[in-house]
Parts: sequence; structure tokens; C-alpha cells
Amino acid sequence: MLKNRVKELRARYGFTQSDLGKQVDVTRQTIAFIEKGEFSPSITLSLKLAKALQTNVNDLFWLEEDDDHEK
Amino acid sequence: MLKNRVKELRARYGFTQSDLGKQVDVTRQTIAFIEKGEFSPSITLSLKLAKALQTNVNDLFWLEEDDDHEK
DNA sequence: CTCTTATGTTCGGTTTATATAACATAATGT
DNA sequence: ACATTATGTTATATAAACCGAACATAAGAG
Repeated sequence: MLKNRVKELRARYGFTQSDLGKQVDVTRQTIAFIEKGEFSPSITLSLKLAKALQTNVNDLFWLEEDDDHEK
Repeated sequence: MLKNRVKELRARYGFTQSDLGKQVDVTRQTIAFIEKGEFSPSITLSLKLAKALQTNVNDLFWLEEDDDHEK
């Protein structure tokens, strides 16, 4: 399962969803969907988001197990 | 423009396109398209590829300018 | 020479990412 | 009270990712 820190970092920099969308050339709805974890953006968009949020892709997105067996 | 080192790292570990595809749950054609740079995989697939190739997403994929002005 | 394996490539399909538009709500400012 | 702004959410549409199958080529093994 894909997780991300977009909402957290966006808030930290005081960007609105629209602000961030403009910086990375997508609509605010796309940002909203990503924050909700409803889909897995392209690596191109992910790289742009990481740049806009002054981090790297590995810190912004990661995979977590979604079964009961882990840990 | 999106660039990547998938082919280089896959060769380094001696994987075939099929091997790598199985590890990350896509077909060999998908691996071939990514190596050719013909599309931008999802961040989920990118994270799996980075793991399979024992690197991180930032080292595996990056954006390059495609205009003449870049130094 | 034949068999197998890796790769390149194309085509027709399904699924998912993304756009655009609309409507709702809550918060803020005048 | 009204206007504006940020966000949540949904619906419909298009573009792009990805699959499965097919066919071709090149290289290595027997």
C-alpha cells in the first residue's frame, strides 16, 4: 500500500492544494486525490512534487504492507 | 524529460527483463517500455523497481531539461 | 542446423491517472 | 449578511499505463 507525506509537507510550507498543483502542473483535484492516497501518481509527477516540497521521492512516498502478518 | 538507469542496473545484476518484471509484478514489455523511456511508471512501480535493483528512486529516475538553454 | 532464450516491437484490449466542471461546506473578511 | 477562499467530493471524459498475445531477430548451446 502506498503512503505519502504530501499533505503534511504542503501544510508545512503553507501551500494550498491549488498552489502546489500549479507548481507541478496538475489540478487541485489531482493533489487532493494523491493526498487521500486514492492513486499512485507517475514518477514524473512524484519527482516534481518532491522538488516543490523540498524533499526527495523516497521521503515523500513509500510502500507499506497491508496484510495482518507483518511485524 | 524523464531519464532512468533501469537497463544499466538490471544488466549489472544479471536480470533479464522477464526476471525483473516478475519481481515487480509487471510484464517484460512494460520493463522494455520503461527502459526505452516511452512512459513514466507509477510511483508504486518505481519504488518496487528501486528495491529490486537495490537502489532508491532518486538514483533510478530523474528529470532532465529538454530545451537548448540548459548548460 | 535446430532449439532455446533474450530482446524488440506492434496491436487490441482494460485499467488507472489526470482534467474539467460542478456542487457542497467551513472559515475568514468586509 | 455577503463575498471570497480552501477544501471535500462526485461525475464524466480523455490520455496514458499496463496486459496478453503475437511475430521477428539475434545469440548461444547442443
